Amino acid sequence: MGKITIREVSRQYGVTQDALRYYERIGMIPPVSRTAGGARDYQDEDLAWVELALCMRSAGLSVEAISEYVRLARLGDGTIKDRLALLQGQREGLLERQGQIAQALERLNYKIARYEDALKTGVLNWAEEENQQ
Amino acid sequence: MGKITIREVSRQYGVTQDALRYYERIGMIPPVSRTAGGARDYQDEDLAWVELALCMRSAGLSVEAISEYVRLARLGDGTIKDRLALLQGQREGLLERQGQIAQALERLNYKIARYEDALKTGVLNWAEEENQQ
DNA sequence: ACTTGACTTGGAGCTTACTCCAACGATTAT
DNA sequence: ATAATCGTTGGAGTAAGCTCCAAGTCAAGT
Repeated sequence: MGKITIREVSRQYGVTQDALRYYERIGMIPPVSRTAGGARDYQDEDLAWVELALCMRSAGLSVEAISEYVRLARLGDGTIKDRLALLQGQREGLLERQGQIAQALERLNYKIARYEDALKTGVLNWAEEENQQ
Repeated sequence: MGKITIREVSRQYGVTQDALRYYERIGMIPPVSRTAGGARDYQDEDLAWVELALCMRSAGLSVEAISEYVRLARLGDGTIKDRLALLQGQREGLLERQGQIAQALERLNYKIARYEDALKTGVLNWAEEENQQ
């Protein structure tokens, strides 16, 4: 039978086994299915939770926020409003984050262009602290 | 005379005085100008560094990366190539980050729309683990 | 039966980025 | 002059998010 071990999940998603166990322990993903012997055997549903958690984590959501969402989801339909509020709050955070990254990228691009020019022409025609805007 | 204290900088940029001192101590900003008595008195140049550091930090650059850039900048023109490489590397990181956030936002928006619909219609017509894509 | 290898838990340890003192020095207000 | 206020440093403490063990269990191969 096609048992999906923690090793395979770790390899496939590029996350350590320790991290996967940690995520489960703190509730960032719900309890994973087990074999008779007690070893984790990830089902599609478990993998979906792992994927969701990793996606949100990589975007910068806190472990706490994701855990809270999972906790609410496991409580059932009565928590829809709470979940919606949580997700909206997290979206706000991501949008803000997005703006901050865009700003930093603008600045980085400006500096990079300057440095590239300096290397090409061999001329440094600006002061170090020159930060546009 | 218009002395700019750490208190004012803290207030203006929304960062604690402790953090400002910390940033200076570890070299994320160069040493700040001082009064005769030894108190910090931020000049325009100092403020430009503070602003740059905060912008980059808020986008997620590590304290170490910013410190390294500042260290190189203080070493003078011989470090242009290194600085360019550093900035390009950091830009790569930010672009990746941007993509991850975009992905998470897509997913969040999808879920949010579903929840809003469920609240409006009073009908839950999807499974919890339904994660599109 | 026994070694090998992958898995388990619980808990300690580590890294990053601050944050919070304590003890002291300098400026300002009375 | 002296108290209050604001600043200083050095170092310890904290929170988040893993990461790394140790000690044990389980399943497969010889």
